[in-house]
Amino acid sequence: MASSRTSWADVADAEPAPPPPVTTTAPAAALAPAASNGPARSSYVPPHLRNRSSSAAPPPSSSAGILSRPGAGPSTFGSAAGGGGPGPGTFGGGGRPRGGPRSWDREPDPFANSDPPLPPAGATAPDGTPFEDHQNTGINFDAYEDIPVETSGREVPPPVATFAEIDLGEALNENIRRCRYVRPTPVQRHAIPISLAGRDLMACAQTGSGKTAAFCFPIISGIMRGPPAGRPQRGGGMGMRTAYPSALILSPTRELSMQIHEEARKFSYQTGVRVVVAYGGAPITQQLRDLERGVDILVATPGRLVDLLERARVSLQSIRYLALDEADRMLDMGFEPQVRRIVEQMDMPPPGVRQTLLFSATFPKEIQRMASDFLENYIFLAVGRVGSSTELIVQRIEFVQEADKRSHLMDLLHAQRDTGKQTLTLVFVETKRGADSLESWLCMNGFPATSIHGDRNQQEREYALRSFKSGQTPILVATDVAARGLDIPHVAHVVNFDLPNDIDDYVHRIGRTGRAGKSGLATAFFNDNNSSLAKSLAELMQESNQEVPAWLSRYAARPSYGGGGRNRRSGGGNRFGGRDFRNDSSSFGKGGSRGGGDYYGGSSSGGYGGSSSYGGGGYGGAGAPSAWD
DNA sequence: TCAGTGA
Repeated sequence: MASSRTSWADVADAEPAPPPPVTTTAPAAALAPAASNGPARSSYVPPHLRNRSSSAAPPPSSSAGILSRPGAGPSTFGSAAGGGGPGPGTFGGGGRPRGGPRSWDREPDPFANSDPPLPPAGATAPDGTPFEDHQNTGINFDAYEDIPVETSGREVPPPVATFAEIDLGEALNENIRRCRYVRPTPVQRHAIPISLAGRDLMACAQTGSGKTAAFCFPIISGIMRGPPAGRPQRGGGMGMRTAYPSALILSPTRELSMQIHEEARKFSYQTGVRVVVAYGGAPITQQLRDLERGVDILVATPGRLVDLLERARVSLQSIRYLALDEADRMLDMGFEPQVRRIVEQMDMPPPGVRQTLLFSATFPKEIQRMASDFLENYIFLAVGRVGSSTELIVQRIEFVQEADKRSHLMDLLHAQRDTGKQTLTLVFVETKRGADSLESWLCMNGFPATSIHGDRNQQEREYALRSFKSGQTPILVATDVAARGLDIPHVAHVVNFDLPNDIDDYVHRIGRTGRAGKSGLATAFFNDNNSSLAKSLAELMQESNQEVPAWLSRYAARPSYGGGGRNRRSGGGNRFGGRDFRNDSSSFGKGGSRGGGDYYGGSSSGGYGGSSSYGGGGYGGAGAPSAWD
């Protein structure tokens, strides 16, 4: 992926991995990191980067995909594939010697993070905690134990307690070790056995609870032990240069796809499984080259994938695994037509033939109903209170009129600055214009800020994210493009400068903090414009043991004058669709035609009131410590 | 309405 000066945590994570081939061949010229092509505001050098003469910081202009597998020259893929070989496109890895180290000894080490200089000993992360505390091993796994779990569907495979119990294969186990994952998170404990059993899955788990690994591990493992490759049907071939991935992972934003790709590459290291990412806004040529060199797992955003499909550079006929991350978003109004086109109107095998895995932290019932079109005899899994947030995130709601928002934000930032701690603050706004204007206003007022939104070009977006993660620009103003999935360690404070219209978006936004078992703070500015959100907001806060201001309760009690339309989700108790819609007597989705009723009754472990079948009951302080998304 | 996703 884009070589990035990633987060501090990433640096820490990379440390123990195989002796990083630290090629610190930085010419002195590369030292002025920000000076070359990047956006102007870059003369500021964060403390931990100062006085480092040997840093190999890449020019910030480095575009996506520049990490072009150095030295992976004409590998066995290139020749096998391009050489006018047998049938149409064997790029899927047809003749690839899987697992043979032979073709892989030049695979770049995804655990090596050569660009960010290692912090000096005793360095501290922006929140002031020592580096060592930011490793995954520092997570309080015990807090996971009491998480409520609900499963429903037929013959649900039992969960596992350790990675060792699962036969993922030696290479994958080694990568898990390299990632320092000691024990599976709750969603992983349940989802991995289900997926390995070949079952379709709809999984809800809190933000940052390890969902990416939960769907990546079974996919990688399945590809490794599966048939040699997606051998396209004879005659079904699209052309010499068509790629035939075995797995497709879709996500709603480019940056999230990049992140999934980076993680999947770590998990796939030296397994022979090739992961390629494709998203818009970046030159397509590098992505095409990557595809030509062979792809088993394709991570993509919908728009670019449609482009590739139209060009016949990708065929989905060999797909064995389909995963939708942020699945509820992928199936909502904006994305649904495109996703339906990809999944239903191209050459992808139908449900029951392929395996389909849907993951999100939120899953409204109406979306569940729609999603069942993509699934067959699936298992519904809910880990933690679905759609709720961690109790580790302290939520504050303040009544602030529109006109006062800026000065109020300034107060917050000053207070934070006065603590002396260096922290990252993520500020969400409603519109792209609003993001631009707030960013420049902050900068004018002495707070180094940058912004990310859909009107910025991809280089600017990636640069902004890197600059934020590195602490160079400790304030990031963002639209909802940054609301979901992005794992940005050390975000201590999320400010909802403008509240979203949808409570689910709020859940995802505040989920950018309070990760890795650490606490986080989320402050929201509420005023009359947000009255339609009052009820769901108050309920959410109550569920997460937050203090609900009296004035907000009064708002919530008011009959919402908009007709109350948009946010009701499922009314009553479980607003967030924490239960399988198939168990809802009032829900007649497609499930009806599949048997409905007791057909699915199987092994539901009951509602949230009671204890779960695994892990014991009660919520008591059991907010899901988050480690990864 | 807004946000996101291809040129």
